[in-house]
Amino acid sequence: MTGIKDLAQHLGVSIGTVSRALNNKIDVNQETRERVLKAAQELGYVPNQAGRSLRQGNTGLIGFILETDPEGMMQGDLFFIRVFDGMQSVLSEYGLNLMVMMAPSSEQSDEYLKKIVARGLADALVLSATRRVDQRIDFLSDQNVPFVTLGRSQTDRGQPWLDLDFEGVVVHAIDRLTAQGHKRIALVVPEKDLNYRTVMQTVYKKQLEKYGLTFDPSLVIEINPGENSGVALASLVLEMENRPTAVILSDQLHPFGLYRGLADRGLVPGRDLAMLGVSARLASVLSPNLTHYRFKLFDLGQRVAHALIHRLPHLTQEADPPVVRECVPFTFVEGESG
Amino acid sequence: MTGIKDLAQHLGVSIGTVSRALNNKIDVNQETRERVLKAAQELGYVPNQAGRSLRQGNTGLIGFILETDPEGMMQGDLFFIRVFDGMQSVLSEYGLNLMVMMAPSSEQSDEYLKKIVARGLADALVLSATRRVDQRIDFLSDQNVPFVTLGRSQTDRGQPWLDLDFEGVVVHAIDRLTAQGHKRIALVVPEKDLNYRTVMQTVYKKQLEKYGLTFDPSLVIEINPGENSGVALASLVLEMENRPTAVILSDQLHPFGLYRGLADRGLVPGRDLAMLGVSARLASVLSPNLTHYRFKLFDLGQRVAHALIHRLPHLTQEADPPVVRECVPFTFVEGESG
DNA sequence: TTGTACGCGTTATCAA
DNA sequence: TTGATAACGCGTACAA
Repeated sequence: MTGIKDLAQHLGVSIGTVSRALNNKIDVNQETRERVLKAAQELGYVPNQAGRSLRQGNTGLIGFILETDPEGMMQGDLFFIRVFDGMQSVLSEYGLNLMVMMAPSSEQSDEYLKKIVARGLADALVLSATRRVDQRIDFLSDQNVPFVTLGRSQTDRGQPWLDLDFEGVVVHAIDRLTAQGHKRIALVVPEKDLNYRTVMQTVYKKQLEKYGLTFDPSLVIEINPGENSGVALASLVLEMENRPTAVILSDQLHPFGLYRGLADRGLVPGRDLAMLGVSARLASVLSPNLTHYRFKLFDLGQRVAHALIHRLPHLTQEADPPVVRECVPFTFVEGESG
Repeated sequence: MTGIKDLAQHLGVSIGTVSRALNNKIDVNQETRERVLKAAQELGYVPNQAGRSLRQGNTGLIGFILETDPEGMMQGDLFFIRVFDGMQSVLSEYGLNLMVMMAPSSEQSDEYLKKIVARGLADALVLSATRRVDQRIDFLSDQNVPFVTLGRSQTDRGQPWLDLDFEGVVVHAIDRLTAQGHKRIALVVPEKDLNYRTVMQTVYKKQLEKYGLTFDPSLVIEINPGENSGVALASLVLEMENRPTAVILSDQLHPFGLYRGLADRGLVPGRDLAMLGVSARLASVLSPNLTHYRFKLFDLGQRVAHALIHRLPHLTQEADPPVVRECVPFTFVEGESG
């Protein structure tokens, strides 16, 4: 592992000169710069991150805190990797690297976050799975750590966020379903107190009112994410005393389970139960086609990255960097399921 | 952000004492140790990683190099997150953290790897998507970076690896299919020159011989991973002049696409085309049930982590640490698809 | 048992 | 334009 010292010795110049040459400082002779760059290339020199971090106080790493579900039912399996890809595509332009950290399910996730921050591992963080009231946001604000959340929260510390347009989804879904004559429309949300659950519930109620439909609490179904829950959902819905004729699903994997559950009973999505899905990757393999709302995840990742860049003053010479707060729009994909 | 200096000042002792107390050195007064630990807790002191790394030459981070497919068709969407979870569960016991790095699709992945290594970000690495001949293995060996590969390779530098028992799968699959009377059995493998492609092909040929079946190259189908390829697979297979009666699939998402493709033609998996899948999460939602080979991914992750720990001499006082090289076994899940 | 001082690799400041 | 040197936070050898 060649260090800057080796490089300097090899060239017969001082380490200061080498450092300046490599970091594009102005006050260095053109010829020496070229010699240094060439030698660095040849010897495969790459600056040690620890030394660099220690000196300049930043690491060039962006941490994404990924929380896994204790039961291993990651709602995000099909979601996050594409987002990561989008993020990295932007971060690369700024010489930054995305570092995904697995918040160990055993440890209290807030504790984990504290350690990551205090160790000074990352220059900025991305939080996901935002709760309605989210202590992590308070913590990061207090610590002055630049961060962006993927998902909104009622905990508002002026932080930038990006989110999916859940309101738009519910509005569109209920417009559509009522137009088709549905009067009993169920909404399926996660058990966990994630912020989008509240968002969807709120809009759901409002939309029902708009159409003069009475709100029935039993039609808001709280259930874990994952395909197996989707299967369970079938019995749950079909065995209700006054069962819904349509279901709005928020988890990506629920449609798969529900299709299966219906199939086992000889029922057909769309004909026997209307069904709308959200952000369902793999949706194209369902038959009959799933009517659903699609989000561009790669694009979302890119936006998250940009929002983050605005929070890193040493990278942008922006006088007054904007606080990005956006819901990314959906594409409605018409299918036969509802 | 409280540093060791603040802590020392706060307690009225020297930083040396604080450091010793925190790092469980023997030569420190019991009472002082307790005072230090208590104060550290209260002030929320966590050692800065850069300083620590620089001093002791390790970071406490394990890097997992995740390569995304240029087309965004991650074969691993459903695969890796569970593996990560398993890894972190073990690493936590050793005070290590998993750090997943996204190899940018734009950059040559070998270049990316070089940077990660030279920057000294991680104490050890995990490579995935091993190629039949894999330069990355040579590189890491030359650099003396501890690493484990997830997947075998013909590039053998004595590195530890873990892999899925693809041989076992193919052997079992062909035993089963021939017993059912199938004579034309197709094998679907990735286009990319991943090592397991070769493994499967080799065993496939051998197994055909065993049953006196002639090897037909057109029955080894090379196609990208992803659900859409699965759909394409339907036409591909069905329009062959002498079409197979059974298919062995290696990609997790292919079954979904193929089910769809068959459904569109009014065909039923198992009845019109026998079909065996590998490591298919979400398989439980397919109807008719998919016959497939299941792997315990969390468990796999744990094994990878242990294999890695053996490579970190400063953690284990093992005189002669074993080089782990294991294929993890599958569970056969009988379904109706073949 | 504790304090002092050095060095890890790098960048920044200042003097030459 | 360049070289010498301090400083970043930490752990440890050595002196007290």
